[in-house]
Amino acid sequence: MTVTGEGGLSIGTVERETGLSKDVLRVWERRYGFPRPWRDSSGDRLYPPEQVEQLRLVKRLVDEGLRPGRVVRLDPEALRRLLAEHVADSALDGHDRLLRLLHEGQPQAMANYLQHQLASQGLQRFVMETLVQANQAVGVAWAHGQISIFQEHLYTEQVQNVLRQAMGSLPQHTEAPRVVLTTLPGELHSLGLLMVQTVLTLHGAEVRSFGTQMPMTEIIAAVDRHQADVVALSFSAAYPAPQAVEGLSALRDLLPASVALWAGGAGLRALRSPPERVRIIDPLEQMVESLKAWRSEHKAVG
Amino acid sequence: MTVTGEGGLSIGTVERETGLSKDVLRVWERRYGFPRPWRDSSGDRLYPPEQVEQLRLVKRLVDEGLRPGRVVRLDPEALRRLLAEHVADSALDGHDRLLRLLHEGQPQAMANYLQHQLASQGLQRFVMETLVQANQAVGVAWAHGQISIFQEHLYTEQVQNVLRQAMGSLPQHTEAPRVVLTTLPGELHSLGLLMVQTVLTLHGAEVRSFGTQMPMTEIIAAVDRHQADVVALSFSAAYPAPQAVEGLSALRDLLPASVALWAGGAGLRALRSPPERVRIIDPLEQMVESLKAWRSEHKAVG
DNA sequence: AGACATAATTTGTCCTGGACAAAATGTATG
DNA sequence: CATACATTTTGTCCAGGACAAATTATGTCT
Repeated sequence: MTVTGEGGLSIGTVERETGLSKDVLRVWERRYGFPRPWRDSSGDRLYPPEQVEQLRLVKRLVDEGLRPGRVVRLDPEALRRLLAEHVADSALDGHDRLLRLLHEGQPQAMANYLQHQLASQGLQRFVMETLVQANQAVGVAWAHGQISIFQEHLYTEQVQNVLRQAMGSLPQHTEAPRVVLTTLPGELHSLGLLMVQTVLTLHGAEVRSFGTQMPMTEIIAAVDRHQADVVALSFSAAYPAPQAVEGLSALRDLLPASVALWAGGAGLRALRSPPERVRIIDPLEQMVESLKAWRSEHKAVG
Repeated sequence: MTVTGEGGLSIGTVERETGLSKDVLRVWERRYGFPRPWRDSSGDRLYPPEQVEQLRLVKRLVDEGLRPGRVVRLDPEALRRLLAEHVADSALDGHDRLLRLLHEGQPQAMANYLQHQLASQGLQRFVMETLVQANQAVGVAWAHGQISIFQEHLYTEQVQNVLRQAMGSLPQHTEAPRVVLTTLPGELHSLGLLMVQTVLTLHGAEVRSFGTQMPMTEIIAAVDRHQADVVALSFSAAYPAPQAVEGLSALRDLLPASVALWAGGAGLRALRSPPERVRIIDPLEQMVESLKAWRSEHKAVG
């Protein structure tokens, strides 16, 4: 079975560690000559940790939009140089404090900082402006290689704590519409979800959040059981756009016509042709408009 | 690329939806004759939704310990019957209330119920007893087919809210040891993590939680950066035991000898031979003992 | 009979090398 | 300068074989 022995990682482990599928790992090796894993006694690939690290760099660049053929063969140094160049430098100003705390690894101080921002700005502005910008700043810093994955994880945890705590002390409206909120399988970024939940709850909608990674049939079942009016899905930048389109149109076909389908997040930004009868909500502000629109459309009926 | 068209799902989509790898899907088809997907115009498999649903049932049974060869060919009815029989009925008593609320789909009522339990029992007992039992009850109900995935998701969300909120109002000790808390890639169950975090924080340890799915090299980096004394990993029942062993020993090799490695969770229960120099913490209560043991071992030095 | 070593079976993962369609890029034409 | 068409790039999928770890069955010895 899967073995990760003697200083090398099996292809399955590398798939989990890097997020690159086995097929991609093999086809890159075949086409570009990298990665170039060792083989164990029975011919199975064994990836040395350095190559796994390098694969992570390549993945960053590919996620940034560069083409694999151009970057796979490069050495780590060149990769890092590219990474530093090829990323928008904007918008990490004003978050020096946050990034410094992140870099120093002070979760408690970060939580305090976030709490302070929240208190001084109010929940709405905190989510719509501060967090949106902070997320971007963290993303950019990560693309620059200034912070690593574990620091991003730490950031996510702190924000999650702050948001969930803030939502706990929100008045419990139960106005229409009732929104089922989740992500499709493969999408495990939960921050966007929480931010949407906060905004919707602030505006009196009845949100039922199911966390990340709901199989489509389960979404259908949940909509039915909860008598939902709207399904809202979140897609992070890491989610492949074609997969998102595919998922959305499949879901649209399965959902009752009376149920609205909203989709948002950075993963849909570079979308050429959004599926029919799916509302794309790109800046978070549009969420409020969509809510208003839905309500005025359903006023006569309700 | 991946296509999920005309009422059938591509093999990649089914992999994401069911958690069964492409290899497993193909080899089951070859060996047992099920699933039996259609083919699209270019020969690619197209799985009808019913078969995907049936695959989910099979997966439940396999996760329960039954052998694939015995259950893959069975029809849905037989599968459900098996599911009802072959699962320990214990321990869903005392949580009728919770399960009923879950079944009725009343997240707010669930949150209230949990909050009430928490208030009347205190955080420690709430986590160690109520939540442990409730988790089990939910798991069993799920295995029985009494609740579906989306309801389990809903439960997780509510518990998460309650716990994160409760932890926010905890005194902020900074005693040793400093514990890095996370899961390996592939393990995305976050409840166990939160419960451990709560217990450790309650006992004055300095927890740095990184959420789920940290690549191993990132764990190493985090330990180094945070000057951690202990790495604690959580494994849910869904995590393949061999993979856990593999991950633990690989990590043990990469970690400095001075850093302790603790592992717990249902995923390690059926473990034949735990790796060397890894502390297995099975009932959550042992966490407290481990903490005490660590402290007395390091008293002289500190 | 029961413990234990050994053989047979089951099962998940990995292999190669080919194929194809969607996306991205380049090129010609209005 | 935009739009239609050709070309390249790239991710995913296929077949069918192989193997080792895990599990179960079988035989042997005490």
